[in-house]
Amino acid sequence: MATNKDDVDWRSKCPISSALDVLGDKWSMLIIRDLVIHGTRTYSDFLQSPEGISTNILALRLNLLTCLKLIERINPDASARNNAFQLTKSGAALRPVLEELGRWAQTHLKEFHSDMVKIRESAKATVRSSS
Amino acid sequence: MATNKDDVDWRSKCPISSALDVLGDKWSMLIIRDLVIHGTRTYSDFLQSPEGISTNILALRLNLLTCLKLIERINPDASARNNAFQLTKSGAALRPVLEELGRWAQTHLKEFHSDMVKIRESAKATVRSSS
DNA sequence: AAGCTAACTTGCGTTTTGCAAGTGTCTGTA
DNA sequence: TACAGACACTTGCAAAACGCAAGTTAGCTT
Repeated sequence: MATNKDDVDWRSKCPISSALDVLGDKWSMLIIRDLVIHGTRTYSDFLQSPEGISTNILALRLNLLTCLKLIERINPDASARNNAFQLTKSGAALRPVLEELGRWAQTHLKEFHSDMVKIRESAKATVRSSS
Repeated sequence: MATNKDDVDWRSKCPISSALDVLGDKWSMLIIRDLVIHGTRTYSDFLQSPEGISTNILALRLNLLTCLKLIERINPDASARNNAFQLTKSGAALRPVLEELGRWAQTHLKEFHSDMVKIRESAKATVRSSS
């Protein structure tokens, strides 16, 4: 997998293929998902997601997604410590893709993964008052 | 990667994660894309797509997608030879995901992949009269 | 200044991918 | 009905990606 924007291997001129050249792995979309759901997330926050990404892969993906301007640090001038990530406009524009994916999974993957959970349509990307 | 439905490693109960457990690799979505665009496709057709999937990976993915009932043979009773694949209803339901992905790539990946091609909205999934 | 902790990095074994070559079977042609 | 060629895979091996565990570094905190 590429580690910065210049190393991305664009397999063709097709937009769908190009999207997958960047996001077509097991983790990148889940990082975006976490940010769509929570708004901001620190390095350790990502590690605590139930899927269990490993630390080295997380670092690589955060770096690539940052290079591609899909995510960014909340405070670009501060140190990494407690400097959470958030979506850029480009990254936030992936929300419809995730919504379609989630909707699809709920109706078409039930048969194979019975204890999949239901998600209310359009979980809010901001702080919620109660769980 | 899993080779049949019982080997899929469901990382969590999240629908988005579950969708990616099945489709979150570099090739599965491109197989779906080819079928969304062309309607039907043989094994050799898939091999001729510009991205260049290799034969062993193609066979594995076709098998898994078939197990998951996203694709199927046109003629289930005939031999494999010239027995093309088509989308099931579940597979066809992925079209909105691909449309969103393509749309997103066109507007947000231009900067990094300048010769990406424009695709007319909603390419028809049936035979076209001319190239 | 000492310790704690968040954010990485490194090393190494395992898994997945990619390329090339091979196998088996159908199918048209003689 | 034998043969050639095409099509649909399968196999073997090298290269890349991933996953785990154990560092390392640099800000707080006291």
